[in-house]
Amino acid sequence: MPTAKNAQSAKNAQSAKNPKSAGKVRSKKTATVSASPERRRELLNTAAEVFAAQGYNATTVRKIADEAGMLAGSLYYHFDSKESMVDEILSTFLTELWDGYDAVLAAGLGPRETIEALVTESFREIDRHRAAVAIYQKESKHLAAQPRFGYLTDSQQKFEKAWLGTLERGVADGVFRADLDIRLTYRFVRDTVWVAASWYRPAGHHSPEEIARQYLSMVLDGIAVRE
Amino acid sequence: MPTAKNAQSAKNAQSAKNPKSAGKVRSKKTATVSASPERRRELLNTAAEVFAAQGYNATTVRKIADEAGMLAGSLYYHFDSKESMVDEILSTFLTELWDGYDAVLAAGLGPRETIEALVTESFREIDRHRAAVAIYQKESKHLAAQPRFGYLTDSQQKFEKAWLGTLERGVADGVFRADLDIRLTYRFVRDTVWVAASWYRPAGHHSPEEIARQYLSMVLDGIAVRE
DNA sequence: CCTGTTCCCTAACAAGTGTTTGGTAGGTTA
DNA sequence: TAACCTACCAAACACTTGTTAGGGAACAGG
Repeated sequence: MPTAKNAQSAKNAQSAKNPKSAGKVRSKKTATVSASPERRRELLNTAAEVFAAQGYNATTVRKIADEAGMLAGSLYYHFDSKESMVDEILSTFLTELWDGYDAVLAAGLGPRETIEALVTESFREIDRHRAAVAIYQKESKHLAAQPRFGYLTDSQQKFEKAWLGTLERGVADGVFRADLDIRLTYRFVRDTVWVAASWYRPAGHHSPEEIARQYLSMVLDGIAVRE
Repeated sequence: MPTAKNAQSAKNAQSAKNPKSAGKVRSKKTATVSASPERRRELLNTAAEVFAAQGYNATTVRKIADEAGMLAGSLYYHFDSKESMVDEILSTFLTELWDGYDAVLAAGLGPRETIEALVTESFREIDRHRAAVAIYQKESKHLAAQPRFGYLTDSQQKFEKAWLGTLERGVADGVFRADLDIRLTYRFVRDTVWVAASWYRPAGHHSPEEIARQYLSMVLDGIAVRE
């Protein structure tokens, strides 16, 4: 009897699954909803670390439990499946990401300033959600195939619309080069930013803002010396 | 260092393998080496496609066999493990990659021309080994932990030496900017090139050379309009 | 004391995993 | 014809996987 249908309906319309609304409401069956959202977040963090390090499919639920100092079955007191763990990790990350992005996009900046703000915000998110970003990078393609993770595809389209639109606006305004394939430029900028999550370590001697500054300098002005 | 021959002989030499096969004396008549290398390459191609699409761990040996129109056990006439399949895929790719890279590095070009040639060569390799590159991107980090895939680490170090060295030479020669963190620049260039394998499709309307040209234009001169 | 809740453990299950063993149809060679 | 080789199938084996059921220790409030 495969259960785990409940988590799906809750986040269908990207309704943020904030830990504050955990305890109550019609609890009906479900269960697996911890009373302490703190422990839940703690476990999700270790799960995210293992997922990011080993890959989702290569990560066994026993490994996560081991890392958390408990046994495999005990995890199911807090979560109702391995899938729901990665689901919550990714949806939490995307919710926060779009909080930041929407604020930038609503600020009414020019194209170049918007790109700069988006890149900076992206590196801040990488700093805060390194593991989640790494998981997103590696697994979103497979996961998006399942209807449960449809919000990944939605997010990706919204993402493309925001970035590509800003780039097009910049070309129209004459601040970005018009001799480049705009789609290629979009993928170029997008990838250069997000793959950084694969090597970024928060303990490094570069702050997210400093990395963003240098990346923007390279993307906007190039690495060659001007004559 | 990593050659296809290496991968093969290595598996006979250190045939320690997993402690799974308990009890039995491992007479191991070897075999599993097909007489027709054509069929072998054919199967490796379909395996690479599935690995690239689903991820290595998520790919079952039954799925590969299914895609090849045969049963799971039949694959073991050609290969002696799932691991050896991905091994051969990656080592073959890296061998060809370094054939190209070494030729470029031996040409005695200037820093800028070397970078241009390396980027162009990289996109040609992505064109030829799209699946292998995608697998390398996703799985090399986990696989490199196993001693069998030590050549992945070797290759990565050689890679860094070649690219970073060229960039440093360019800074010394005054053709690349000196105000950037050189390691950051290296990761920037490296990542921008190789993540392209995640979206590149050989049927696309851009040739590898054309993509390389535009990428180089962006990396070297930036996407902003000069005033 | 009893009762209930929280959080974990023990122990198992069924499905799926990579892999092995033995067999066999069809072609080639002697 | 008989022996042989290639390339596959059929069926299992040993093990791992995510998941579940039941129980129990610790602690709370009454």
